Amino acid sequence: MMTDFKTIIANVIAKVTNIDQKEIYGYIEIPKDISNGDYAFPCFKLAKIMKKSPQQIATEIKEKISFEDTISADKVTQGKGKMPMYNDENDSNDKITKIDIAGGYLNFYINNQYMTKEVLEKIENEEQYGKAINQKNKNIVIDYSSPNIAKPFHIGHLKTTVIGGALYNIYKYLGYNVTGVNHLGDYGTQFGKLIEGYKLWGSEYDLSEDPIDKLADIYKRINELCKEDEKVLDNCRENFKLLEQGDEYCTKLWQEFKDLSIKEFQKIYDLLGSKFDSWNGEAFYADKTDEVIQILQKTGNLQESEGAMIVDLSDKGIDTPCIICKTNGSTIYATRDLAAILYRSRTYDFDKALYVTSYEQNLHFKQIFEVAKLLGLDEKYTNGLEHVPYGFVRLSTGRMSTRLGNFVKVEDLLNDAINQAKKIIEEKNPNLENKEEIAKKVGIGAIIFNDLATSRIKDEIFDIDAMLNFQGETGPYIQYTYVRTNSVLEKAKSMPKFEDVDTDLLQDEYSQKIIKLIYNFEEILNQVIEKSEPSILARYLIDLSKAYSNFYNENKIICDDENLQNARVYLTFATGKVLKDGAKLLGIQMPEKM
RNA sequence: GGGUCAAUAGCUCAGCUGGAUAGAGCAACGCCCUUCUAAGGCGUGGGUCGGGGGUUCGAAUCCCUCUUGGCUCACCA
Repeated sequence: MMTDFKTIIANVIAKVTNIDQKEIYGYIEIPKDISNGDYAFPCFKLAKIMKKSPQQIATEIKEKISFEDTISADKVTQGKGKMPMYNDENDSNDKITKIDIAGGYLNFYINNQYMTKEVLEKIENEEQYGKAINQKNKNIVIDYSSPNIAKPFHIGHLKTTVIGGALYNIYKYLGYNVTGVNHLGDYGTQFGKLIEGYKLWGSEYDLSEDPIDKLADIYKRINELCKEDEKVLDNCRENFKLLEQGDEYCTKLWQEFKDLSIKEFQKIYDLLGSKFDSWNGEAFYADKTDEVIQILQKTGNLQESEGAMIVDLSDKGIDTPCIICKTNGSTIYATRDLAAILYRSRTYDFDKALYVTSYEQNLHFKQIFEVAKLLGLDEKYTNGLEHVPYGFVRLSTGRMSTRLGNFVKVEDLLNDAINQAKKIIEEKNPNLENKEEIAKKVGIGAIIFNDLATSRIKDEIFDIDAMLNFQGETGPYIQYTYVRTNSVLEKAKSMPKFEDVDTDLLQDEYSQKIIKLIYNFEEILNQVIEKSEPSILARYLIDLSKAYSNFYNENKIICDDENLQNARVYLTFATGKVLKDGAKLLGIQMPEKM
């Protein structure tokens, strides 16, 4: 773990004010403007309690701290060499160099030398930068991607795949035990519909080529027919019931649709680099729903209503009851999701189970998480359930819909992006080797980044031109910055050892900006999992890229001064490493050249 | 109508559990490649943080209300 400067400062202030350390810690903030120091303690809240002006309080705290002589700039270790060991975490000597008072704020300046050494030494010593070691026993299940069988993999499914994948990588990186589940939508009335459509028009289609497109077409047609004729819809529901009962004809068709679909999906997953530990979809839980029904019945939570079996949740503040069995006796997705919770708690003993889906399912998860509490599970499991909703991708013409047939396929989008990357390579770097492979990394990187860069809850209007613009805050920008670091290292020929780095030479504002960002990496990853928000990491990588681009532009790295070159080359190496590791966590591959 | 999420520069967004002059990118315009990859850097213009109340020493951030938009409200998933 990195030295936690915030805690050190909180301890110091707590000691001289006799206020709870945790409370102080909560007040400490990081100033936007670095000229106000590295950390700041606003004294306004204390002003009321102590009945003194904030400035007065700030002055008193500063004097006390100085009086106790816990701060000393003289002890700063200068120059080259290994970092001294500090055993006492509360020891603020050598870690804080200056305290200023500015308008009711107490501004703390930390020892840049100390931080620089710590950050750079860690880069040399750790295979994976910022990796925690204390989460070995925590189990995480992430349910993501989960596309519907026999439907095209369109850009609406991209977000869950990419967000879930990023969370998967980050949890794993931090040492958690992670299981990625692709909870395939391979069950339900939609298959009754598809089977009905196939019965009617199957002979018109040749499924040996582009099967998904054809199934999608059948699905679209049967939906239109269902709208016109209620009886057709009844037939569809009946087909699903037959499927559920193991009817041979229906099962055979279903299996065929499923096999064809997975083959198609796998193409996309290969491009995106998505991996799953389990492909147990809804159908897997079809024979496990009885237990759910029995438990709910036994505990008196199941009741009949309008011919269906439901769990009433009105006393939990949810007006809509959760349907467990339909009027015709067949189960519903909620029943299977509940069976999945039972199964996953037993199989994976999860501490957290995440569900990455669009926010249209908010109510559904609210319901089943509530019903899950009635299944007699340990609180550990019911508390660990977490829905991770994300916003819609809509076309400029409106919402995408498989039923209506207006959607953009992920495969087409990825190919567009790869072609765009190829075009730019031909323009900028026509002699590049492995153009194909690099275009793939850049094009796909751009698309992945686009889906991860903004808060996941916000809707997005699909804009192909914006996605294919590889300038500014984009995936290719991060890749380009990495390629630059690589290029510098190549030119430098030799990589200095940490011992040979004079950190005095990295005290300029551009170098320090980078050092501080790298110092924050660990914290950023923790924020990502705390909020299930990969965009925090995406933004961070942009910030780091910007900081390096500034540094690169302002400084000549390869130069006559050997010590200076060593220091700057080492910082370049450190930046590249964090950029590459960070991008990999988002699912973005780094080209070495582009 | 109930629930819920959102609204910040022309466009797309960031802004941590309230804090010091509201920040980026795109687009526009002007600079910077005989020097480590210009997919880059620097600069200029652009804002009543949807409206109105309230809490607070302090509000884009918290509370109330209104407006607009999304999603959702029992046998689809």
